Amino acid sequence: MWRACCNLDKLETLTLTHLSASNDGIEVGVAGIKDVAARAGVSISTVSYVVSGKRKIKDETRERIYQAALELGYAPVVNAVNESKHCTHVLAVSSPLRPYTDVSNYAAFFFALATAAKKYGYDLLLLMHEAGDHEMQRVAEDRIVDGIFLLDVLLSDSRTEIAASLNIPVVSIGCANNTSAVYSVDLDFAGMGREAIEKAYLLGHRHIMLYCPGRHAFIEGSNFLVRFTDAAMQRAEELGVTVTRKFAPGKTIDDVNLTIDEAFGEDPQISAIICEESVSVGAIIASLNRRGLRVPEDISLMAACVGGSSSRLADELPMNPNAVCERAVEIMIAALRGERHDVGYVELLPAEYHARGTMIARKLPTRN
Amino acid sequence: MWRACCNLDKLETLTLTHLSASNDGIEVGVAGIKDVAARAGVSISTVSYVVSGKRKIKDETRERIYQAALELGYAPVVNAVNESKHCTHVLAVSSPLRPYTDVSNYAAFFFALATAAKKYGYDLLLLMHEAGDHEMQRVAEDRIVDGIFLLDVLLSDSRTEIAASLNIPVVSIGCANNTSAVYSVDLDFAGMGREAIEKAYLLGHRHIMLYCPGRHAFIEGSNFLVRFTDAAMQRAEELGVTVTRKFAPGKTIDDVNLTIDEAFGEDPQISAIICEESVSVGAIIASLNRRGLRVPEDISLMAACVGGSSSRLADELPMNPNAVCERAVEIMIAALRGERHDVGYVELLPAEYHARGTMIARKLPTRN
DNA sequence: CTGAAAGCGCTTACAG
DNA sequence: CTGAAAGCGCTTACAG
Repeated sequence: MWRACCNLDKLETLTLTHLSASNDGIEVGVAGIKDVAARAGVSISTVSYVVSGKRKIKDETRERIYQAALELGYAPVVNAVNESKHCTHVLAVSSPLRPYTDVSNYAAFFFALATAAKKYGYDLLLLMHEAGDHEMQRVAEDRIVDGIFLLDVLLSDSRTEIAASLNIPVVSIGCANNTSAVYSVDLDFAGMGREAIEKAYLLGHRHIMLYCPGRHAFIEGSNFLVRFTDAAMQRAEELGVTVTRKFAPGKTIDDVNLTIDEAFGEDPQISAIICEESVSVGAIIASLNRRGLRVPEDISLMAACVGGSSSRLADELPMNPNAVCERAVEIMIAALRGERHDVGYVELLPAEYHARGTMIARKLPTRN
Repeated sequence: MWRACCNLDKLETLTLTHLSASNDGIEVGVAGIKDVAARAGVSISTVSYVVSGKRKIKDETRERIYQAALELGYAPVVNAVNESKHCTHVLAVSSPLRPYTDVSNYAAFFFALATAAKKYGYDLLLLMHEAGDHEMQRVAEDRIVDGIFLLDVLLSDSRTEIAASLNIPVVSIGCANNTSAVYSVDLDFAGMGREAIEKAYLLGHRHIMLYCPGRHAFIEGSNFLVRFTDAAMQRAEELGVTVTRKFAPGKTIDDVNLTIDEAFGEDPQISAIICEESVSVGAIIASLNRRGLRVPEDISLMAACVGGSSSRLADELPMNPNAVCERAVEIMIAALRGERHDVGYVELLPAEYHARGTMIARKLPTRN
């Protein structure tokens, strides 16, 4: 099948007007240096020098010869053109495997990227590195891919440093502290954190639990959780809201019960829970039921930073991989086409709130 | 960087013993047809015919000429050898996007495949096709990949038919009805279905609910759910166990409540639930609690066919993507190396039961 | 089954 | 800045 990267359609349809007249009959369809020379009105030696570049030929003559060569489909010139335009039509996705990585979250990004890239005729190469940046350098040096996307970007991420030394564009899905050598696209997680708190505040909630997944994600600086949480905490302080932040030790029903119990032990007045995760939402509801608390009548519940697999059990501030990935691909394509050279550009997309009826106005205390 | 697929190390280190004696001095390092002819002790025309293949040359002579050509590093022959051995070191993963596809389940397979493939120096190319088999043909014809893995294989899957016409090996992760043109690796889902029922039976359960995800998965014939369910139903019948099978209309808490209510409406004696899914397990526990039923004291619970993201809330019969993908990669590599030619081979891996204390002996009725 | 030799495409010092 | 012509690598009917 004809690949779009080699746009020599013009040559394909042209007919050969000058044919080489070898003495063993009429040769059809293969243009030689003789044909090019005749069409350009020069000697074969001049054509030879143009093709090899071993002697400087006057601009005008050279152009005429190239013109004739391309029109006749003279192989050496056509091949040279193809070589220079050669692209793999493959884009890499750098997906680190960290100890705490929830791979199920990656899937939505893979599919969103793949779907968007396909519109432009690009395939996706999966690049996993437990270790580091060696893989990025390898695929760039070996010209296996035309560009690289970064997933699960840390605040301090060595991949954004490495990008500077690569000869292909890198688009970071997520914001590192150093954005100078990459294009960055991300959701506005800080805005999301503020929005979550404000939403609860406007519904009358003044005691909120922040349910966070395992602590390691924060320690290693997985960028979006840190941004969301920091902004949420700060906004809560500004509004005078009491926040109880808890890191769940795990995802079993016991882990969830323990975490919920601890939070209510510290602040019995909690009336809303913001969970920075999706899978534990069902268990949180079960855990609250066990304490005799219903959602949303007694406790309002919201899931933020929800990745690919939405539980659909609560109001959500989802990651929206589709929007982010579409923009990432658009930026990548523009960079590959040479339409933009503003490396260091950062784009933050606004979050969308998905209501499912689990965030309601705080019930006023009936007694006491 | 030097890629392992081109093993011409031998040629690199050889020195040129015969050099072309052109009259403009001594040419070093470039072997011509003349040199090969001299070394092989034949005329240049014979060498020419061997290289072009336009005339049949006696086996012995031909071998001698090839030998000489390789020793001298004669470009046309060396290049031909390279071409024939050329491999991309990339393997495709065909991941269909069906309406009911839970992409989060794919992730574990992607990572397991990528990790296993990397051990052999292979990268993974993501291939999504809403439509069909065009993508497989494209990457095979364009020689973008060396082999293809199939994910989410249906009982009647056109991709297993297409495989017959491709010039690269195809390893199916999941069993289609037609396995003749591919290598197949899968968990033994039928065995898993029987095991699930037997486990419950041996614990005294005689009324079991089978909680199935959306009906469309079954209608379209997603292979593992059908195999699991059919085998489970049959084993239940053999053992005289009453099974209430329910298809959940969705994954919200309301969907789960509705499904559970329907099942208990049909058979109030249900004492164990086997859920063919992971994400709804938390909601099922919550739903049972709402009915005043506790897990496992009142109702035993097991999750089977659990994909990448285990909820860890119940006993599980997981998919074990790692084991399946490792075998798939091993088979692929062996096929690529020409070490096996038994296309049509099917390998079923036994399931492993993960106990978490939610399957216990049936409580004897206290009254009535 | 193979070689001697004519011929072609292309390169390149030489000439202007 | 370019051409005529010698020469090289390779191919291929022709001959045996």
